[in-house]
Amino acid sequence: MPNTIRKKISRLKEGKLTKSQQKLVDYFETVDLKKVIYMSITDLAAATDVAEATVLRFCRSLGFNGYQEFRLNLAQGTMEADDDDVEGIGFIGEIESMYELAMENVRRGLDEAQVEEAIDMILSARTVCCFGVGHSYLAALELHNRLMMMGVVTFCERDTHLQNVLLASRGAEDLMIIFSVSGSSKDTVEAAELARAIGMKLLVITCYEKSPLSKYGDLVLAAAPMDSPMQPGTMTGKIMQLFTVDVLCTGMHNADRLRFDANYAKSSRATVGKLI
Amino acid sequence: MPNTIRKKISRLKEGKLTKSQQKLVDYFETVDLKKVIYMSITDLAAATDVAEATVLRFCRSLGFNGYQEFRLNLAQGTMEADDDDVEGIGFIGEIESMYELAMENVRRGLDEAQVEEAIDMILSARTVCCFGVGHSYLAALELHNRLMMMGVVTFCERDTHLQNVLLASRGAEDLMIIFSVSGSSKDTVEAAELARAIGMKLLVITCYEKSPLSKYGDLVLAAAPMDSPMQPGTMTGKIMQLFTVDVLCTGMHNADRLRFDANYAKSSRATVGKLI
DNA sequence: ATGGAAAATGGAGAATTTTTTCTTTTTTTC
DNA sequence: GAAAAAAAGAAAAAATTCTCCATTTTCCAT
Repeated sequence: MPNTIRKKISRLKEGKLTKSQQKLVDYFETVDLKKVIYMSITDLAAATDVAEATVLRFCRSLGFNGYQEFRLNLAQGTMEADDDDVEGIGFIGEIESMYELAMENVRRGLDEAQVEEAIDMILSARTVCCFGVGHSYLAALELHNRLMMMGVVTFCERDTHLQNVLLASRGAEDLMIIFSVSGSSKDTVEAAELARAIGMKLLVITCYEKSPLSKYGDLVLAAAPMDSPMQPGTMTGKIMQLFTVDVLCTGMHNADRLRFDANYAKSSRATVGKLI
Repeated sequence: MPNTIRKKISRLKEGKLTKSQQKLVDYFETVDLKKVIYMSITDLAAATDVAEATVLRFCRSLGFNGYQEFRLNLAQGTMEADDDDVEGIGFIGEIESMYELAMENVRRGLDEAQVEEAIDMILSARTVCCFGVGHSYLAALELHNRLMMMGVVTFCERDTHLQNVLLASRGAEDLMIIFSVSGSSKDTVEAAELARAIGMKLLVITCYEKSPLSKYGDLVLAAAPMDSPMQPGTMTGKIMQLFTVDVLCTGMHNADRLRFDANYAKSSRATVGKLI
């Protein structure tokens, strides 16, 4: 929570503070600012042992018109009073809030029961095959890596010929996890059909609950639909997929901490070349 | 900006709304909530043409003690009044805020001049080679895909033998982009040394400015260090890398919209199989 | 339809909070 | 150490929020 009032205060501190300004600053630094929000100017004056007028003057010296404005900006964590300090790359904030929106939609789309069911499917599978075509390969690969770190027997094959080789020896005890943002690309649907034919369990991770792919899945994890239509290959879709992977793997990890902590630790050491 | 008051209001809407409640809800839906924050209960009553007491009752029906509490929660975007509605998967919020922290650190670490310089390096390169070992392969692949969508000649090779084959015909006009969270893994450092020997330009994307890898880079994009030490293979590091990729590519896109919009459109059509 | 009970709304004024103004105290400077 | 300047406090004024009660509207049963 980047709070710009802190910045204002530290800027003020660069000059000399008067006795009562010091009292106020001290108070803000020792007390949770969230508490201050709910205090009236009278309360705050009493708590810091200065006059109400002094508190008001302090707010003004910070650049606000009055106590209310100060208090509201404290609550917002952002400044409206003056915005002469926009910093960093112009569009970076937009990307950030897009990611946040993506995550929010995943959160809205998933529910605990589904996630638990998905985790059960993974834990009870003999082997897991992570599939994703094109831009969705990223998420498939990430899931594969994460599962591998937890000691799950997992495959992630890009080459369609080798995919068939892989599937040739799969069966009812194995699980296929397919990623597809749109849930309608030809290749993924074919893979799903194949999984069905073989008798594999199928978990579909998508952003559209009503996609063609969804009807093949034994379980479908779908994010809530975004307000605006998603262009293929956008980062938003990938963040949604990766976030889902993270939720799933964190959930798995929580389900059996003892076992997975050990595996994770071993994997972490392994990535820096220490195998034993 | 996930605002929980919206949630409260929509829950209220499920029941029947009275005439003045409807007026208020309408007003909140048409007007920027940021503006409402700075209105007194008197202003709001006047704007919605209801009595002050009615506004107060509305706030109370939303679960707040009074107008101030309502207004402050509107500003905060979070609820303090009652938190009996924690919903969804227990740990999902923690993952979300971790991602947000990751993005914040990237934003703090990058500055506009660096990003522009990186974009220049990409645009002026004959070809680009995206490298990432282990968990960093994900970001390398994503950058490769994005650049490809913009029509840049790019490579992303995982196999170390083929990497050497690729590098054999690179030279001073080519650019290598290396991803490494820690910036200290043996393989990446070797790749950087090789790039240097060949005379390639080198862009390093890492999370530790002072890493061994950094000293090889013509330009180093480093996120601000996280508060807690990062375990290898964590999602945080990957999100930081992917976010950086997105910032870079969005920046490129903005730099020459006309050209990249066209390429992107073609690429999007291509991903659904329409080549012409 | 219509009377009546319950719910919703508005208005006036009381209570609280915020702001202004003026006085007193403290600090600074010569 | 005294005068000027700055800061802080006290109290009154203004504004805002809240309470209470009268009025209107809605809804249901007759």
